[in-house]
Amino acid sequence: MTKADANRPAASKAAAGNITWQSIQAEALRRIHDREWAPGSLIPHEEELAAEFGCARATVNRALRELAILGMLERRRKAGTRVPLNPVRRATFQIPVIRQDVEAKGMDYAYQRLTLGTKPLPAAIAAALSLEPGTPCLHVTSLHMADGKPYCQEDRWINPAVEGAGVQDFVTISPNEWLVQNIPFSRGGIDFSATSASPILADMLQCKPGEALFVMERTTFSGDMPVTAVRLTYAPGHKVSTAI
Amino acid sequence: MTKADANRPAASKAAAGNITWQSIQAEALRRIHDREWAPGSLIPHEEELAAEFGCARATVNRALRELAILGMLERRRKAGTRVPLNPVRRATFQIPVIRQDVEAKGMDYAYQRLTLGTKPLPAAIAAALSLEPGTPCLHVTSLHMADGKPYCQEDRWINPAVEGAGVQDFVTISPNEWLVQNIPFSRGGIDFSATSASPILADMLQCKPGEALFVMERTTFSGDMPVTAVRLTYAPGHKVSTAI
DNA sequence: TAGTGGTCTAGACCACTCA
DNA sequence: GAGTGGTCTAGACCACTAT
Repeated sequence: MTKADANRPAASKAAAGNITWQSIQAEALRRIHDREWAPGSLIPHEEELAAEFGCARATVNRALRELAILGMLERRRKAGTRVPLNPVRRATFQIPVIRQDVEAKGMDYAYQRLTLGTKPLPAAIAAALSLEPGTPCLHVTSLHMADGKPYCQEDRWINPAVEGAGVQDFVTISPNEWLVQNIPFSRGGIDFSATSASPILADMLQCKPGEALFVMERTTFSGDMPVTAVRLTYAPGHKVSTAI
Repeated sequence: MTKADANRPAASKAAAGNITWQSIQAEALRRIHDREWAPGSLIPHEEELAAEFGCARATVNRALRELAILGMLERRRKAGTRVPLNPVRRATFQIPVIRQDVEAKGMDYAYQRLTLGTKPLPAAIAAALSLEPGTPCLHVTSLHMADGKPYCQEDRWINPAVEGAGVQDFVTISPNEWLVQNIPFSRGGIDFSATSASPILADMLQCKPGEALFVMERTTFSGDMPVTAVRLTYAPGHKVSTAI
């Protein structure tokens, strides 16, 4: 009976009385929902809960730790675990390669490079990348198409120090995809915003000038090295969805 | 030597040779970055890594499990752990109460209810909430202000079955805040998009008609019960930021 | 200073899946 | 059928912080 029943159905079958960290998490969520654990109040210690559920403290710990990461609990040593009064929920969303994004929607993907050149880096982008303004950088603009219609316009600056970038012409492979495959697993920031279509953008995205467009801007670093800054401007109607 | 050295500096001091799951994770990330573990290739088993790092398998497991959640590794039983070729990265962002959002930016928050009434639910929103179209629902519109200027307009439908919602006039507390405090920890979906300012919105947000505005739409459920659908339209220039 | 969460270990069993 | 990840246990030490 000591150690004979690990690895229960694990959230697949909601079977009888098996104790998994998922089941403890679910029960904790229920108590929070039902206000058995009221907002602002402390909940029992891990040890207490472990005794109640008849499991090891580590199992309780894992269940509650994940809830804390999601913002549904606040944990502090010595202070205990509390249900926050004003929970700051966290949601996650996926950042796919554009081609996969399009194909996942069941549409045909196509890509078209527009311009390629080396230009001095504009100040705003230099700041975001921690590079000197005016540094010569690769500048690529391109268009991603879905079912033959414009899907999103890509305006990208690439640090020329990025290995292999200088010899790419980005005609057959988009900088988006090339970078993901060659400089993967980078860190950076993402901003979402809205912008009005300039005449030039409107022409590229086949929409009306002034129309509201969804914009995603990313800066990317590989370790400490700035890699790229990109601005993706989507055709009208684009949405980014996530679940919480 | 058996069990004498748990709980190392734990990512605070990057001390000498202590083994923590963070240090293993960092080393794994380095190997991925430096392509010692190449995209598409298998990495060593947990047991092997545990032997290499001189720690328990569980410690390796925790380090790699988190990387898998972040999309930097793909793990499958029997198949092993692989560096994905086309990583689908995941980012998380926070969803604060609007008041906190404003105050976090160092601005003064104010709130103003605009309209309150009970109306039949429009079809689009009914569908999102899994309610019958035409169901009488609370409809509240309000305006959130930052430093005296419009920050975001809130257009919200509330399921009348939500306890206590019917007796609220939402004059002193915004539905946003009231719901967070009274129906916390709910599930739902979030959409980000862009829209052009209608004349009415432009008037409320003190911007030009047609200007591009950032929109966040959320649907919220508490357990199985639909709670609310809200559309937040932000004044021009709003950004949602996150790090990856 | 004492209480609480954070983490590690060593061992074990199981679920999943590839071959 | 066999190999790999997923999880649980029981015990332990430590870091952090409220008091």
